[in-house]
Amino acid sequence: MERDDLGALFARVVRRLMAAERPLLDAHGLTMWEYSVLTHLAKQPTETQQALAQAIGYDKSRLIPMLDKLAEDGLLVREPDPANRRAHTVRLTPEGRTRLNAAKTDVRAMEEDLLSALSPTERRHLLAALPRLADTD
Amino acid sequence: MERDDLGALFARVVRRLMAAERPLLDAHGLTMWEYSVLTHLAKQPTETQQALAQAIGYDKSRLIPMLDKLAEDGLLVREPDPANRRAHTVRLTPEGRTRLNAAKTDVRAMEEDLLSALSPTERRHLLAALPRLADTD
DNA sequence: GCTTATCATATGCAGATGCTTACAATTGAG
DNA sequence: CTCAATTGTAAGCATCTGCATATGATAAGC
Repeated sequence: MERDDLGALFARVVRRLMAAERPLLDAHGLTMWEYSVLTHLAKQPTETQQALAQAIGYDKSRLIPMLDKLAEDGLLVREPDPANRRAHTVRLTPEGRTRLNAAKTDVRAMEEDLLSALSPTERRHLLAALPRLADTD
Repeated sequence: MERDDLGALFARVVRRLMAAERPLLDAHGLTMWEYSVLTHLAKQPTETQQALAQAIGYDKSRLIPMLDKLAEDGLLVREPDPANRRAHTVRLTPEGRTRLNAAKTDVRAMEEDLLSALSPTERRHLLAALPRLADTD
């Protein structure tokens, strides 16, 4: 066995990232999933709730109470979609954006620290390769 | 936000890897965790159960019934440690090694397929970088 | 207009997970 | 010798996860 399985390697990296990230997000009063929702909304401003669940890979029925909580905290708003009265669009509030950016600053600093183990070339190649490995082509 | 968070990127890769790997392991009658145990035993032949749990990042109390099942299937044996009568050493049987190798062949083929999205240079850098990102230095 | 599909929402369930406590056998330290 | 720590094992618990089903409102196809 000349090297570890990719699955094992990637899983260890994810574990390490999550362990480092959790306390940072805690300090901003966010869970991983909440952070994931806010991040996605920052990229994709108006989005139906179902599409949001799909995009972040979260169960749509469990997303509801999470959005309830985030709305209650004033980080996002749900608005009736004028074009489709069944659907609600979800949008970040300015406070949501602020909170997200504050958390993201900390997360990015942690990531930089982790990436410092790599040479500039390796780092560049890693960041180029990851999105292609992540997406089903 | 110039790029996605590392956590999000790595998590997506892991999901994709797991989705591709699960049916392969299913075909060999193994779960991910069982595969992980067998893989570790192939590298580290004789190991105390606690050390094994620690090494693969699995809960030690939940490891017991899993080892029971793998032993029942004839893939490994638990033997009293002559040096410490509290401890049991765990060892792959020839059948365990055969089953692991069969599964690993399939897993490696799947990984090759996934890595084919990368250039040879990217691939080389990725494989060099991953272990360094995975281990707490 | 009637029927079917879609969306947000609520609820339940079976299994996984991380964590904790307990206990008997055994070891090691003082 | 005595006491604390370690090992394997069992059991419990709160939470998370994926999955399924139901329902009311609305939209879209025929």
